[in-house]
Amino acid sequence: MLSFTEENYLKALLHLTMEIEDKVEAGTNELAFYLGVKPATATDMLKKLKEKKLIQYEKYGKISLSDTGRNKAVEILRKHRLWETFLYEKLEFTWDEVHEVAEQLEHIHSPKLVDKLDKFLGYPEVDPHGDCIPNAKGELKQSFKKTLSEVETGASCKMVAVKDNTAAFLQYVSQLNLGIDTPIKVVSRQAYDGSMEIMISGATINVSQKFAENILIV
Amino acid sequence: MLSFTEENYLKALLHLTMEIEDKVEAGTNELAFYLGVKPATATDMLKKLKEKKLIQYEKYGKISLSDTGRNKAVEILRKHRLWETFLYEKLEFTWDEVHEVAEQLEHIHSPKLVDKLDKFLGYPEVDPHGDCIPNAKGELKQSFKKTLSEVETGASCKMVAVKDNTAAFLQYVSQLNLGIDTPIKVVSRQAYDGSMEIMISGATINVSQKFAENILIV
DNA sequence: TAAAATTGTTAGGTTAGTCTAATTGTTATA
DNA sequence: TATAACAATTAGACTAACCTAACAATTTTA
Repeated sequence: MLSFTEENYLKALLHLTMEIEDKVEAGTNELAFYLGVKPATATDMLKKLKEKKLIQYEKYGKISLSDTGRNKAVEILRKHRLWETFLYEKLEFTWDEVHEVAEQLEHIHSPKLVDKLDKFLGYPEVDPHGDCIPNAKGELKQSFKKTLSEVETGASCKMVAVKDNTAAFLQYVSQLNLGIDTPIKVVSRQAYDGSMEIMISGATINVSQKFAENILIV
Repeated sequence: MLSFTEENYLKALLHLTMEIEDKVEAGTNELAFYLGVKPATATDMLKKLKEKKLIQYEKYGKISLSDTGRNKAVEILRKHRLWETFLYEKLEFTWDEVHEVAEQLEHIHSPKLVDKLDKFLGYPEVDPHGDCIPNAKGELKQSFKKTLSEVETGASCKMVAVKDNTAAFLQYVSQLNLGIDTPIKVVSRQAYDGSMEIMISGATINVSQKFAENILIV
């Protein structure tokens, strides 16, 4: 049985290696920063996770999930996204509120609970943020999405998900009347700082490059 | 913010003091046995809970919950019973499966979650075991329990607690494979000395009246 | 390619929650 | 009421997860 902390390390590794296509490794500092701990702490845990055969790792080397480790991590991701869906669809939580509570709920362990919840929700395929929910077999449709910042000037697209899940970001997104499936047109760009003018349901607004890098589109 | 462990101690104290009418105090050994830890461990935690003003307690004395402590404990009980109801009514769990999962879910902290869950379930008053669910104000209808000796011959019940907390008695109870939530059927009685035959998970055994008077049931 | 910057590890310390063994209070009983 | 039985506490140790400070390895860059 894994501890909450061990689960969080595995989840972090999955996240870090899923972010970019073909990326399968992460570094100690990167992992530590993501989890909000010191690198020394991460090193200790990495030894433990290696001991348990959940990761591949050599001293001073890069880290990657083993098959077992990846399966565990995907299972946690599945729980996280199912709970988010539950909170959003059944309990009237808003978009930006679900993540924090799901961070706690994802650690409840009961295989029956997960399956029954999945059934109760009608076997959803995506969570409220547009991210794919891994199925009961642990299969996760990997969709490497482009970000708004990669869209050509003049082109149109549709928001499908967000990369950043912090409440601050999500609230900003909501404020702009942006949500899953909202059409976006890139009107113009500033070469100076990468900021861009975008059109959302008729209104033109200006957003930073940082913002655009966290909006995933199709 | 209380840790899971601190919450479990408060919940245990509420349980122990709710068991019997007018009982408001518990002992260190009793508490430790209930939680499955050693008395020394309980002593450490009692100091901490006293420091935080969650209990009334003096060295070598009895323990009782402070108002704050009781409120916290009732809130946990509320969450526990609401989750049990959710699992039973919405996710098709059986009555004997809900407890274990609710033990985990009761520690999720999000006031909004509790209120929304309560609303989603239609503000239920009792959980799947027939126990009262405290309302949002923390009001709990007290129901006092009967002893095994009061159960009619032929009837079935479920052990919910013990009245006697001596090691000898508790060891005897364990030996019989009796524990919290164990179903018991009263098969027959001797008018001569009040001893009774009871059935526990298929096996029929004979117990004295004294024994039966110390098993609390529902 | 040597020095500087970065990345990662080790050593030693802290806290929460647990344990065992020894000891001290309290209660019951002979 | 003295003592045996029981209940509770203290002392000292362990593990998991974290920290800081010092050091070692690797990578970058001048």
